[in-house]
Amino acid sequence: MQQSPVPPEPPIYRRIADGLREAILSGELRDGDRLPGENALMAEYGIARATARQALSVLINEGLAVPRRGSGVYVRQFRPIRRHGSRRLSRQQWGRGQAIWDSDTTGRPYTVDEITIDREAAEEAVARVLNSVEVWVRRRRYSVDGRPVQLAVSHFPAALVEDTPIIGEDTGPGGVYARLGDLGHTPAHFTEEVRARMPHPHETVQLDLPAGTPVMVICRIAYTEDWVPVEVNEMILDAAAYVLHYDFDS
Amino acid sequence: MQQSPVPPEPPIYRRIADGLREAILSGELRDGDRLPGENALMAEYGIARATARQALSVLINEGLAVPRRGSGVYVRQFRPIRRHGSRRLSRQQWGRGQAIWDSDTTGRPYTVDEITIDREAAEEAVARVLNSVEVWVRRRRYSVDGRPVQLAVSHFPAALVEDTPIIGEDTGPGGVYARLGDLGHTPAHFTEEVRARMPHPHETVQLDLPAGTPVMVICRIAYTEDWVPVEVNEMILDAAAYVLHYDFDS
DNA sequence: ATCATTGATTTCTCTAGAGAAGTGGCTCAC
DNA sequence: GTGAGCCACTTCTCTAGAGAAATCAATGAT
Repeated sequence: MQQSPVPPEPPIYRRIADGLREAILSGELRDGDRLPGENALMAEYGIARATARQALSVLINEGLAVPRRGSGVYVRQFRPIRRHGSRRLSRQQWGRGQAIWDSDTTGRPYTVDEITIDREAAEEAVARVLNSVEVWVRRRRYSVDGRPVQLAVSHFPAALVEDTPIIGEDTGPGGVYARLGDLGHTPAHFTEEVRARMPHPHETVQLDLPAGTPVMVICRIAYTEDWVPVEVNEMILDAAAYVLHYDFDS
Repeated sequence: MQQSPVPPEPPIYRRIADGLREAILSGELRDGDRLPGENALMAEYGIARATARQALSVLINEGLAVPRRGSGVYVRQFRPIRRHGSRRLSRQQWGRGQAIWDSDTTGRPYTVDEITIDREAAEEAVARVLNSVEVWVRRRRYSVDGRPVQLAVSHFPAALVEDTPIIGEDTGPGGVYARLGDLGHTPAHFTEEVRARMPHPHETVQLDLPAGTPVMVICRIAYTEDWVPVEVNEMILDAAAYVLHYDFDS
């Protein structure tokens, strides 16, 4: 009997967190519901305040709950925006594809809250891709329903866009891509690289993210028909707000 | 002087975390380096153990550091695998008898650790997409360099794959998609939906994820040339291990 | 009716201390 | 040398308590 296969039961704070998570995932507690706070857990389980906090912090760091100071801890809600990578440029056939995750396809309006446009020296990676040391940079923040959901930083080769509407705040109908077309550099090919990670502090601030929310990082490069790179666009998305959608044929 | 714009300085634990984060992101502390532990922080800043732990937990939950019990807290490393969305599934790949994943790992070999194949009643969303109440389900776990990096669950309409190699462990050269081709249901169109979130507990266990690592969830639907859905594949990826790559034309 | 104040409730920050449990290096016996 | 045992060090779990700061509802004065 050397090795009793004792499954060492998890610590209290974890058992409490597991119970609450179960209640959330099963739908017993729903979007926006209040869950038992520090005091309630202390009383119910006879534990110290720090232990109760630890249990709650598990759920908060998992993105399942959001604390509101002075008020309570609430179940987090998730109603994503669907972002189509290739939909807009593809043929009708994609219309037949079905979606797994529900989301508002009804185009909720975007607003641009903040925008800055500057001429800068390109970071190394951007300079390499664009073959240009000097770039114009458009930084902007997008909001939906008054909530910030995306940061975007677009880089253009300086020589290409100098003295064009692309370096103005209002780029006119069709946006930047239409203006690139006016210049004879219509984007025709795109590559997107997608990663996910926890946000950096400035991203947390700018997107007003609660703890436990990852961000998706999309780096898109736009090329002309002749594979001349004309834009590098890095986007930071609130992962709780988005579902990315890509279509392709074999 | 009604409103002194006092920027209330952040709490101690946060200032400490900010300092350490800076050291990590600037490269002063590098992959695998050990960072000052609880005792060191207590001594250096004259704080209580719980406060030192709180500072470290910030970095751990951000995925920047990994604790090793009894040893210390270390800088987390990030060396992603490139996963090619569209090019990967081109017919040349699996049409020639190559497994899909060969093009993924650029040299690094992947292995399938665990696999189960069962006939089940389909979940509601899957049943809706596949138009089939009964499905065969292939669940598997992939590892690279001995580390688990992905869980995948494929669903096939039961009527379609009954008594075929698709419900066997070894699906032969070209994998499942080549076998679907043998049946006259060659996959031709794909849609992928991508989300990111914090992992559920069983995902944390199966992928051996440290705290602070999000997962990417990819739901792929494969259709034949005539838009008959033949597979729903839900993949859970360790976000720290992957970069997704998509190409498309306008 | 409206506005200011108060007070109860809640989360947040931090102190001080203790024992459990895992790691890793060292010494000692063989 | 090699393995066993020991020991210092580390993170992990938890207790008990206190004051700060934000929220929210109710009360009271205007």
